[in-house]
Amino acid sequence: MKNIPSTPKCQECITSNNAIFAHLTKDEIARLELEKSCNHHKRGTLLYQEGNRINGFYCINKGIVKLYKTGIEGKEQIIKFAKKGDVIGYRSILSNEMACTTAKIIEDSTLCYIPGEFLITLVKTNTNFAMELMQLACKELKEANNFITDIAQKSVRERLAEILVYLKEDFDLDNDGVLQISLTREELANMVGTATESVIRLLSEFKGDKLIELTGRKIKIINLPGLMKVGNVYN
Amino acid sequence: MKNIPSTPKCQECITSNNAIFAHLTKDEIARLELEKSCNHHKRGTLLYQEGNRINGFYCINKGIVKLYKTGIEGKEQIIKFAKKGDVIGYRSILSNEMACTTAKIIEDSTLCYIPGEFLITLVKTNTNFAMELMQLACKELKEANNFITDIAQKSVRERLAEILVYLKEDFDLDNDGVLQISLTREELANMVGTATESVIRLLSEFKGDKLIELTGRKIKIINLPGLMKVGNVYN
DNA sequence: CGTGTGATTGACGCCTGTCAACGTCTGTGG
DNA sequence: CCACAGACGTTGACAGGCGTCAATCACACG
Repeated sequence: MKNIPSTPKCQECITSNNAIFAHLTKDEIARLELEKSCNHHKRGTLLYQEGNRINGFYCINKGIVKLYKTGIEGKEQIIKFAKKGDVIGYRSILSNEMACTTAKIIEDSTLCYIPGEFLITLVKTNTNFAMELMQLACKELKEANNFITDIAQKSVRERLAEILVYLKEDFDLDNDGVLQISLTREELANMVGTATESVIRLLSEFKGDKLIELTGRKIKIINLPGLMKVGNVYN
Repeated sequence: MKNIPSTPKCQECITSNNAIFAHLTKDEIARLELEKSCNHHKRGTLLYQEGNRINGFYCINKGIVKLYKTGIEGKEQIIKFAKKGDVIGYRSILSNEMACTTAKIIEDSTLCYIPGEFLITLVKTNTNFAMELMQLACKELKEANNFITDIAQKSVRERLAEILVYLKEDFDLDNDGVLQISLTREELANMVGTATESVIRLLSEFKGDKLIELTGRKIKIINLPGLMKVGNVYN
């Protein structure tokens, strides 16, 4: 973690990526610029750990952060991959609780750190911002409930197909149709809630069914409707 | 659903059950009294359904409400049992979205209905209330994430034991040590995310292991530490 | 070139879902 | 008061999905 010369401007983030700060006044944005500190983080870095106190939250300008909980015998359950425009860690600040997930950089990132007190100040002085933040929490809550239903009712095969569809929506494909997020088989397994070997076997089946193509960690999606059907995804 | 003569006073709820309205001013409470309408609901009634718009939220004065999502082939996944002091439906109001769960009365209930506009008004005019509500959403989010981890990593046996422990915490035991919530085996299965038959078999095993006693739907907990151990519950 | 991490494949078996049959209880209507 | 329907609970048989263990391969890195 090192301070960088080219700190991103908040206003740019707000207009391009980020919804949460959309309703700040000019003054508040100026204040935000002063309060925040922006850093690069290398792949593999732990931002914060489950059970530790954090005193601020992060706004992702670039890169990917993996949020996970540690379950029985150290097995990780991935809650979400956060990307450009996402804010993470705000829950702990608002609730004044320890972090309930661990945040690990899985793709070199540029993150802005904003002190918790300033978040509280914003919530208390700008009701539009408070609404926006509340809606974010509610959105995550809705998604969590959907995930609970899926994980409780769907087979591993269905869940894996579904996750691939969601990853495609969240991280999109490059020009070759390859998922723009590079995950180990183990990470895929830790999202789906299964064993690494099962993911490997199922991916290879999907490949046999001409739904995807595999080259190392690159996953090329060649039949999205087919994947959605296998995963019982209806949007 | 019928209007009742003895509408509960908000102030009583606030002092005894309910955290969410704790920071309202006297004036706001008076306004709340005017805005709300209170009704009895019989067991089996549907309050609202997943996918429908709701224009207000409910505050539970008495009774139990089951919140569930409907998954593949109509199988229900229970998200939560709401009881005295809980508020439900606020997420849809804040996000201005359709309900993402169905709410069904499973124990005769007294509920206060509060129009959505008033919730928004409160959020926008009372920042303490906004904070409180945000913390509620964050709390539910944390619990949802914990549930995801459990359901993804634990066996059905562990999950069932865990659910019994949680039900004990939430609904407590009567003088005979019996869980104060009466659920069908199917409802237990729909919480745990398994088949009804599996619940029956496992409950009967727990009985054999002297963890619980069974009399119809009554579940008497006779070895809580044992249950916690089986469920890998550490608090 | 050795070491370590991740990917793959095969063998094996248990947990758990499914199907089917039957028992139990409750409320309703005759 | 009895018969019946319908919902719920229970038990058994069975198969297969998926987790676990172990061995091997592939690849990157110091």
